Amino acid sequence: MAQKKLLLIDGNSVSFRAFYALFRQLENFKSPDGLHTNAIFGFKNMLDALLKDVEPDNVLVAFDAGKVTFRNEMYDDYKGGRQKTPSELSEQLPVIRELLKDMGIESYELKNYEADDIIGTFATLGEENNMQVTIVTGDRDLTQLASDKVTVMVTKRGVNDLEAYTPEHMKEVNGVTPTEFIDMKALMGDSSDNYPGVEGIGPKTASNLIQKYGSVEGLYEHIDELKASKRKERLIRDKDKAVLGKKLATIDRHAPVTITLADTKLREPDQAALRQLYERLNFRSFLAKMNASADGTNEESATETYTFEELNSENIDELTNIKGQEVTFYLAMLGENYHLAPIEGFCIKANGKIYASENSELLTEPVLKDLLEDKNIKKNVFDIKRTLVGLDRLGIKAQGLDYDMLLASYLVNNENNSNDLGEVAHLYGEYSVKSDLEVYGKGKKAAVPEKDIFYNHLAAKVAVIEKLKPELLEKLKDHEQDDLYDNIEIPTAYVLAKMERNGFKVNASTLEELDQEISKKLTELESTIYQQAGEEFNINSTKQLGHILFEKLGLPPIKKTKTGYSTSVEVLEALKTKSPIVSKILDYRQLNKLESTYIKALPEWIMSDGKIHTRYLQTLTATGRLSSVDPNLQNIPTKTEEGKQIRKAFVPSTPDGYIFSCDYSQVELRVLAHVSGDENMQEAFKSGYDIHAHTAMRIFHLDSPDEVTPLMRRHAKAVNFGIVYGISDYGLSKNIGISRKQAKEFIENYFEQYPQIKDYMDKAIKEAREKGYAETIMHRRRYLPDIHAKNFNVRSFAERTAINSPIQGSAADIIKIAMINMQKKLDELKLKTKMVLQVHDELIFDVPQDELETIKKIVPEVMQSAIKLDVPLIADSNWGHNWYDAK
DNA sequence: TCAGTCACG
DNA sequence: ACGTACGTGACTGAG
Repeated sequence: MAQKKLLLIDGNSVSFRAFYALFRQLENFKSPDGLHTNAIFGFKNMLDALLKDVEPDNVLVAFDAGKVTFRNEMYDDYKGGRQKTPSELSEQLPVIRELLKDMGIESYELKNYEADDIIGTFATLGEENNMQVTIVTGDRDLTQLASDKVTVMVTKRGVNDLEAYTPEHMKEVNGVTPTEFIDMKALMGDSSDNYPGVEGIGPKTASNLIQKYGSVEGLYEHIDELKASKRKERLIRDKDKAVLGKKLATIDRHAPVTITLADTKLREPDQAALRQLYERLNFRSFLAKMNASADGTNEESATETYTFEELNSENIDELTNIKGQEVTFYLAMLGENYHLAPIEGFCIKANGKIYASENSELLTEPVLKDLLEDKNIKKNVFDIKRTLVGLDRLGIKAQGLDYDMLLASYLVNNENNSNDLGEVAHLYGEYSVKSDLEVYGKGKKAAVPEKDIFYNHLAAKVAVIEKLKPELLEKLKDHEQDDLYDNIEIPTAYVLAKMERNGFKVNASTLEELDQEISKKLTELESTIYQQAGEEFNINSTKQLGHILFEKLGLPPIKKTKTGYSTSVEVLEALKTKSPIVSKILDYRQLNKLESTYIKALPEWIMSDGKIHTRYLQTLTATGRLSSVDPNLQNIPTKTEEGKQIRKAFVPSTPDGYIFSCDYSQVELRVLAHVSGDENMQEAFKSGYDIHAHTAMRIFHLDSPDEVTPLMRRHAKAVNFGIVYGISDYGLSKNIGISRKQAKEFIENYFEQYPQIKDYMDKAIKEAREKGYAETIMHRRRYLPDIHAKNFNVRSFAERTAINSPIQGSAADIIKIAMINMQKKLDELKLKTKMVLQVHDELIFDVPQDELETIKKIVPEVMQSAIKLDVPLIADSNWGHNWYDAK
C-alpha cells in the first residue's frame, strides 16, 4: 500500500502571512457586509495549491486557543509585548474555520497549547503510523520537527512561495540538525516570542557552539574549556535564561489532544455551503470556478458573452441624440506604443447598448466625431492619455473624457501598476474580461483574433469600465483623493497627451557628427585596452572583463556580485592607480554608454515630423512621479561634457526659436521644510540662503558663511540628500567617502540643528505603521505592507520609503499642478510655445523667437505659484537655441 | 529573461 | 547582529 500522506497547517501563522501578503489589497477585499476578506482569500488560494501539490489523505489545520498557554507558567512574559492581532485579521479567523469545515478539512485548537504543539503531536502520530508528513507554517520554530518522514514548508514571500526544510536543508541553513535547532534558539533567544537567551549571542555564534557541544546541556558541561572572554562570562551569567529558553522553544510532541488521526481524514467538500460562503464573501473567481466545473467546461471558456451590435452606416445614427447621457468608450490598438500602434477598432456603450467596430474610419464620421469632441457628453474610458493620443492621430480632438479607470485604480492603490484593463479588473474581483496578453498573444505573434472574439473582448472591457466605476469612485472618496483625481491626475493626462503629441525636435545630423567623433575615440580606446590586456576580448562582457582584470592581470577584486567579480565604477575607480588599463576601461564604458543608449538609439525614434514623441507612464511609479519610455527622455546626459553634447541635437521647431528650461530649486528639501515644520530649515529658505552652505554652517558649528569650505558644503549637501532618502550612517559614509563614525556624527549634529526634521522622520514611520501607507500633501498614497516585516532589512527599507515617498511624491504633485496651470496659461494667451518635456523638477519648452520674453516672465511665475508652502518655491530659468545652450 | 551597469532626478 | 541611501529606463551579455 502506498504511504499515506498527512498535511498539517499552522492556521494562525499562515492566516497572518496571507493577511500581510495581501495587506495592500486590504480595502479591495471586502465582503458586501463590510468584512475584510484578504486573509481568507490568500488562505484559500494557498490551500488549493497545497491540496493539489501534496495530495494528502489527511489534513489538519491547527489554531492557537488563546493567549495564555502552559509556557506562560514557566515564563510570565512569553510572547509578551507582541502586537495585538489587528481586528481586520481577527475578524477573518472564524470565517477561515468555517471555510475549512465546508471544504471537509478538520481544524482544531486546544486550551493551554499553541498550534505548534498540536502540530508536533500529530507529526509524531504521523511518523508512528509511517505516514509522509508535510507541515506548512509561516514560522521557523516548527523546523525542529523536520525528519526523514517530516518536511516543514515555511512561507518565504507571500504565501505561495514555500521553502522546504528537510534535515539536510536545516543543516545547510543553520549548520545544525532539527533537534539541535532547539538548543540554538535557546542560546540566541527569540525576540518575537519575547524571551532573551544569552546576551550577545546571535545565530552564528549559537550555531557554532551547538555544533561543537551538541546541546545546551553539553555546552555547560564543558563551559570550563572555553577560554576566558566576555562571551564566556555572559554564558555563565545567563545560564538560567538558556535553560529556560530550551524549555520554551521545545515543541510538545505529546499534547493531550482530544481528536485522533482518523478525525483528520479529508472529507468531501460541501458544495452548497461553499457556494453560499463565496457569495457572502463576494469571491467571484472561486464561484466562477465552481460554476465552470459544474458545467463541465473549463475555466478558460467560462468568460461571459456580451450582447453587442456591429456598428455600421445603417445603425450609426442611433448615436445621434445622446446628449446628457454617459457613454463608455474604448479604442483598440495593437501594441503598447500608441503613437505607432495600428488602430484596430473601437467599442462604445451608449443608450444602454454596446456597439463595436473594426472600422476606425467610422470614428471620423460626423456623428461619432461630434460625440467624442463634445465636452458635454461625458465619457468613461480606460487610460485617457492613450485614448486622446489615439483619437488625435485620426484628427479627433476628444473632450469630456472625465472618468479614467486606469488613473482611478492607480490612485486607489499604486502597488499594482499594470496598464492592462483585464489585469486591473482582476484586482477588483472582476474576471469577466481577459487580459490583452491572453486575447492578442505576445511579441511578434500578437494579432487581433477572429471578429466575434475581438468584439466580445472589447464589449467586456466597456462593460467592466462602467461596472467598476462606482466602486472606484467610492474608494477615491474614502481616501480623500477626489481632488487629486479630478484636479490633478485627469488634467495631467490631457497635458501629457498634448506634450507627447507635440514632440521634441531632434537633429539627426548633429548626432551623426557626434557619432563620428565618439566612434573614433572608441576604436582607439579599444585597441589600447586590447594591447594592455595582451588579448582581444569583449569589454562589454563583465564576465570576460573580470577574467582579464582579476585573473590575468591579478588586480585585487574589491567587490563580488552574485555571478562573479564586480566591475562597477566604484571598483574601477579604486583600481585606477594599479594599472593604466583601468582608466581606459572607464573611459570606454562612459563613451560606449553614450554611443549605444543615445547617439545610436535616438535617431531611430525620430518620426516623419522630425520629432521624438516619448510616452510618459502616468500610472507606474510608486511615488507619483512620471516615467518616460520609448525613448526615455528623462535621462539625457547632463553630468559630463561629452554627454552634454547630446543635448545640442535637441532643438526648437521654429527658425531662430529657443529651448527654454525652468527648474525648481531644491523642491524636495523645501517640501521637507514644509511638512516637517522645522523652523531652522524654513528660516534658511525664507531668507534665501544657499541651503547646503547653511546646513554646513550649522552641522560644523561655524559662525559665518565665509568659514564654509567647498568640502564642507559638499558634505552638507550629501547629508541633505541623505535625509530625504531616509539616511543611514553607512549610506552617507559610502557616498562621500568618510568613516562611518564621522557620518554618524554629521547626522547627529544635523538632527540637533534641525530637530523637527528628526520628529518628522519618526512620525512618518509611526504613521505608516498605524495606517499601512504613507501619504503626500495631496493625499497620494503608497502602501507599505513591509513596515510590519520581521526581517530587519525588509522593514528598514519600508521605513526609509515611508520617509522618502511623501517628499518625492509631494514634489511630483506640485510639478503636475504647475504643468496644468502652465498649459492653461499657454492656451489663454494663445501662445505658440509648446511644453515638450518634464524631467521631475524641470519643464522644457519649445519657444518661437518672438515669445521668449513672455515665456521668461510667465513660466517661473506659474511654477512658483503652483502651491502655497510655508517656504517659498523658487524656479530658475535658462534658454538657448538648443537644449545644450539652455543652461 | 535575468543580472550588471550606468544614464537621469 | 543585521547590511543599507529614494525614484526611474535602456543596453548588453549570457543562460
